[in-house]
Amino acid sequence: MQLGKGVEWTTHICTVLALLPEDRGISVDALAEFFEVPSAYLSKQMQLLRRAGVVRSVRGKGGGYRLARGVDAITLLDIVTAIEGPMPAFRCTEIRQKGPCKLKRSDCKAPCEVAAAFAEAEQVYRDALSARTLASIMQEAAANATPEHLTDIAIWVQNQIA
Amino acid sequence: MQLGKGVEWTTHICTVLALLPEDRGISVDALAEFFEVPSAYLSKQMQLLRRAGVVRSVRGKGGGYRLARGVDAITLLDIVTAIEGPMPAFRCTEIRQKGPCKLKRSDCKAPCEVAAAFAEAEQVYRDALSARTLASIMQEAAANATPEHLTDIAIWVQNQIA
DNA sequence: CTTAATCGGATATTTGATATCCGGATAACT
DNA sequence: AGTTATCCGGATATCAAATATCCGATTAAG
Repeated sequence: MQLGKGVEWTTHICTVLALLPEDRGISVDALAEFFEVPSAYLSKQMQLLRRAGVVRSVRGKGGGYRLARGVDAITLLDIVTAIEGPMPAFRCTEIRQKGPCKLKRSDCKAPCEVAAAFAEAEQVYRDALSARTLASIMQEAAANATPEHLTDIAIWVQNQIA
Repeated sequence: MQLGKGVEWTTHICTVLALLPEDRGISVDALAEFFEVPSAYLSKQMQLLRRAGVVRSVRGKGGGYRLARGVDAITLLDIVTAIEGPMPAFRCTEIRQKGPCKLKRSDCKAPCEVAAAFAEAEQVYRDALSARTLASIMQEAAANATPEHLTDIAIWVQNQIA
């Protein structure tokens, strides 16, 4: 029951991309350096984000990644689904249709009660994730951070697009 | 982001153990046969349930597993925690302390806002799981099942303790 | 034409989940 | 006392997924 590292990486990265001016991008190498994560692997994660429509990419010299929409319109669920895929955590293998007391397929019109219970809990989890936008997280972070740290990051971002 | 098969197996098994008379147990081999799952591996999962206090075991001939308490006092969270462990799904590696704009340890008294947001969502998930007892699931299952199926299972359980 | 950058496929490495086996302990039954 | 059934724990094997790297193709800027 674990989320991949890509979820942590890309969430933090999105908070950095949010500081970019419109129509500017940052390269994967720069982002990887910013958090000291492996560049080639991060590239894969960013591609997943792109396919999910969370970020956009521009190829060629001067290209890079930027957010596809505003921080108010990007939720943690968007990122988790992009990286981890849409699969539910609980995998129902229909074991009620196995063994000496197995149910017939025809008696399984209703979903397995065990699977349904887990699915409901996961839906609550997803709802909680989709209630947290990038904007809300950045607001919290800005409130907790020192002014020096915020300017450090702003300067770094400016240097990337220079 | 996946739960192990043991979660599905043991949840279903608990609903079977709930049908046992007091002070009677069912062997791992019998339970494995009931759901057509590998006996040796299931044994490991049952040991996890036992260490978590969800079930009790009796060794030796005539021994086996039974629930440690009533179905009202066993939740899905008890089972998931027993099998999957207490670790959170989101793993914070403190990448805010990495790279050219890293934070000093002394500036990290407050938890990382990203990690905190995921932790909150997971808490909501756990709350949902702990709100579902074995009793409630068995009640739903009984309401949906045919009378024949319920008696099939009851007969099988009786045969095990005969 | 060179340089910088993403894209996608192929592949390697590492980790964790899944699964098996066996010797030891324990309890019931004969 | 001995046999059988059963859980317990450690060691180990197998398999799938996460993690990580590399490279050729593509694209765009200078």
